[in-house]
Amino acid sequence: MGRPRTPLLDRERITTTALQLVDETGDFSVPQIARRLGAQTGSVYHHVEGRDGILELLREHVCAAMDPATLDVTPWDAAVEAWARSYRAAFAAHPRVIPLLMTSPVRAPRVLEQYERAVSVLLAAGFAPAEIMPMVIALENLVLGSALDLAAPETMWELTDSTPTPRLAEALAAVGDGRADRAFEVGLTAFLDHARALRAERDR
Amino acid sequence: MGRPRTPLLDRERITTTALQLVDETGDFSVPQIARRLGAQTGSVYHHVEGRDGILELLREHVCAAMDPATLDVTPWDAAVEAWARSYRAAFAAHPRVIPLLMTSPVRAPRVLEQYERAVSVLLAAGFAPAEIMPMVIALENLVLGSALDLAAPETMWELTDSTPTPRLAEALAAVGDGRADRAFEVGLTAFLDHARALRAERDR
DNA sequence: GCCGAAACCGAAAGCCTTTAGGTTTACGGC
DNA sequence: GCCGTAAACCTAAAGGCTTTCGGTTTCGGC
Repeated sequence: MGRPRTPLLDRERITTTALQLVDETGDFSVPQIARRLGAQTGSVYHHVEGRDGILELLREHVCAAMDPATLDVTPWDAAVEAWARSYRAAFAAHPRVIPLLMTSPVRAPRVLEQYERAVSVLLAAGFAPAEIMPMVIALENLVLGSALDLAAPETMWELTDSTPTPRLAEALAAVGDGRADRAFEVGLTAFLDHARALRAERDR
Repeated sequence: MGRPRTPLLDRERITTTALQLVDETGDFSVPQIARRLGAQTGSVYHHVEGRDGILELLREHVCAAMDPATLDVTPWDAAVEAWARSYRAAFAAHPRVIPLLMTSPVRAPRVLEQYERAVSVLLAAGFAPAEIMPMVIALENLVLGSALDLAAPETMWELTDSTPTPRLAEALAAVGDGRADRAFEVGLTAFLDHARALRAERDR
């Protein structure tokens, strides 16, 4: 006991272990992390601000995979599209963290920065300040919602014999795998078309 | 002790108490429900299939507020719009249940029925079976995502001085309250326009 | 060489979910 | 009216979780 000669824990190891657990089981707990790293539960609290602190570390870690350069693309609609795809790809790699993050406020500086730049792009494109947040939020719902679908198994709708749903079953069978991806494409295309139309209307 | 002269618990009382707790605190626990109803924790398990059973009861209860008649409206796009609004209104009344339900499969017959009918409407409208689920999922993401925003407090983005985000702050200030509602309108309009365009393209 | 800070252990409080067995009440058949 | 069975509740307990606190050992700067 006492201080070990080589440290067992640090923020990075805690983060990656938590992410492993979430990828595997859809959740994590502090004791689980400690066991995987060969330490006691309490020791983790010396490196991290409680369970919520680990959540915020997870957000930063996942969002680090986003490509900030996407927002430099021109014109503005290409930038928004590239950003949305980059955003989704980052969370698609770890879809099961989404439910854990969706209810807690975003504090991670790197993420806030990206939102700042996304707002800037839309402002520069000529949208009114008051219509920008609804657009950003709609886009975020689209990205996170469809990334979340990747985590949902085949059986998101548990069809039972007691309530026959033949057409739902047919539609599910017809789309097969990749339904989450197609839902994203549908939503993204719809969003971009709508945004471009709004923008064009403003010029008239 | 022993069986009480008038029952303390039943599925309905358990459901409404759980919903109260979720509305107030964003979560519920079995002991909390039992305390509010003047019973012991274990007794709840005689009426309900564990915590997950209560979750499914909550889904049914909330979805019961949806208006099934919306899907009888003609034409198809008006039906889809009315359904989406009814769907959102039901969850907007209890937005904090959404995170609890989003990861568990839908078993509630009444909900499955509505999906069955929504699929039927889109089939009758002439969409190809393979493109229907992506549309339904995109719509569902839109509805639940924007209803979830209602539960998120003002401070969904926790702006700090350490990472300045003036334009994000400006955009947030410009939109004020009701940003979730506007995001829903943006997304819904975009979705409907896109769906109508898809449909028209098919006729050409 | 010393001393404070860092890193871990051990233990504990207080919450949660779920199960199991015991006790009292209600009800239907005779 | 009587009796057995099922329903509804209680008590108790196992096992997990989050978080805090004090103790012990090691490291690094002076």
